[in-house]
Amino acid sequence: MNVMNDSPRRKELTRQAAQLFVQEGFDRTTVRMLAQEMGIKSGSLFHHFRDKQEILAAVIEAGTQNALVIARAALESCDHTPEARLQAMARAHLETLLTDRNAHVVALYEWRRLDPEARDHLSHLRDAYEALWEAVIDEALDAGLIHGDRFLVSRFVMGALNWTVRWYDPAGSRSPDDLAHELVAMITQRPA
Amino acid sequence: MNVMNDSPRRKELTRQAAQLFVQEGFDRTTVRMLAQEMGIKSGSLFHHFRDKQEILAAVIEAGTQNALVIARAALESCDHTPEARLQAMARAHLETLLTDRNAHVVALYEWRRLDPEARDHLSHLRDAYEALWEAVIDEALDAGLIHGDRFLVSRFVMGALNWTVRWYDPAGSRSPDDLAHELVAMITQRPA
DNA sequence: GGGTCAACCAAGCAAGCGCTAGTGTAAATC
DNA sequence: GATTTACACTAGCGCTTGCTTGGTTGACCC
Repeated sequence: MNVMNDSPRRKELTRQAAQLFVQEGFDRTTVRMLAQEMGIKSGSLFHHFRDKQEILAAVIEAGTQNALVIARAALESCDHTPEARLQAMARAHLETLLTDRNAHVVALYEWRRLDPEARDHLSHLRDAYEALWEAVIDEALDAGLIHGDRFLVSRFVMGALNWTVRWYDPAGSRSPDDLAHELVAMITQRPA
Repeated sequence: MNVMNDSPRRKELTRQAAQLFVQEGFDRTTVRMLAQEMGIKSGSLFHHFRDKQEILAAVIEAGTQNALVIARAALESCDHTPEARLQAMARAHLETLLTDRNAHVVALYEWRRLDPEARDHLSHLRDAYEALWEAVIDEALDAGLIHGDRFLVSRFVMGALNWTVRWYDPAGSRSPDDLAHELVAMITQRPA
């Protein structure tokens, strides 16, 4: 069995697993269901992943890595004003949630199903992402663009954004850009 | 077997089930674990609940009913200014999350495990609760206390509040009242 | 003191679970 | 031409799952 490689084959299998995990939840998704979705038999699955847990970890890792890359790119290519950076982060966050929705829903809902080692490894990745947010919020606070407790503001903002996976309809009339605008307007109290 | 009674015994069993569902997740919680926590054998459990699903529904129903009662009481006993009402709702929401934490964590995380009939019934309850929120936010918008899209603002606020179950530590230095203050200040842009 | 009833129990069934063992095979590597 | 590697297969082991069955207990009631 292949342990922790990242072949294209494994990447694709991981993507398919994410979809099933969203539909059914991790615990309800059986290795037989996963295998069928992948077009192989359940035994063959363990050639690519050590066990079921490792599939979950792979799904979450892929999603978080992606979010980091997109957020960093967004911050590098936007204006250096606190407001522009705030908005760029919000839009990047929503775009990731949109394009890579399955992986993020799994990360949000199934985090607790990770075993301790995987959770430890992945929480470092997540911390790196949240650090980006906190830096941007710090700048906005220092510039007087927003006010309040640093810790609380960042939690409130992340909560508002992450909650979007529960109600946001990509096929609806609002773009991620609209949402980012509206959120920044709400907390900076400027017209949308 | 007793179907859908609400004896004190069943209430207590429901409370204990909520705790286990939070600790382990619904799918991982077996009827044998539930029975042990309740101090009975697994067979006896089906005297009180038709099946495992019904226990989940009972947990979520209890939590939502409670939230509704507390929110209505808070709205009735506070000043009638939009700001006071906004703050009363936020504090009530956080207090419910605090005092009845288990039931609400289950409602947030395990909603999708409900079967369609239970989900339909409970979503009416939830809608009633969310309607309270939207009314209060409407008043704040009309009074010019906050600005923006009615739908988006209410989703953002509920997201920020519900997300607190992920990080809020009741034993820490911040009270629900502090959090409510800070949130209202953030969206109305007045000093906390 | 016979009848009722909620509450509980021991035992176990049928189904499904994650995972393993051992094998086949086509392509890549030596 | 021989060996290795990557990927897939079949078959099934050992265990757990939600739930059922058939019966017991003790408090209360007329």
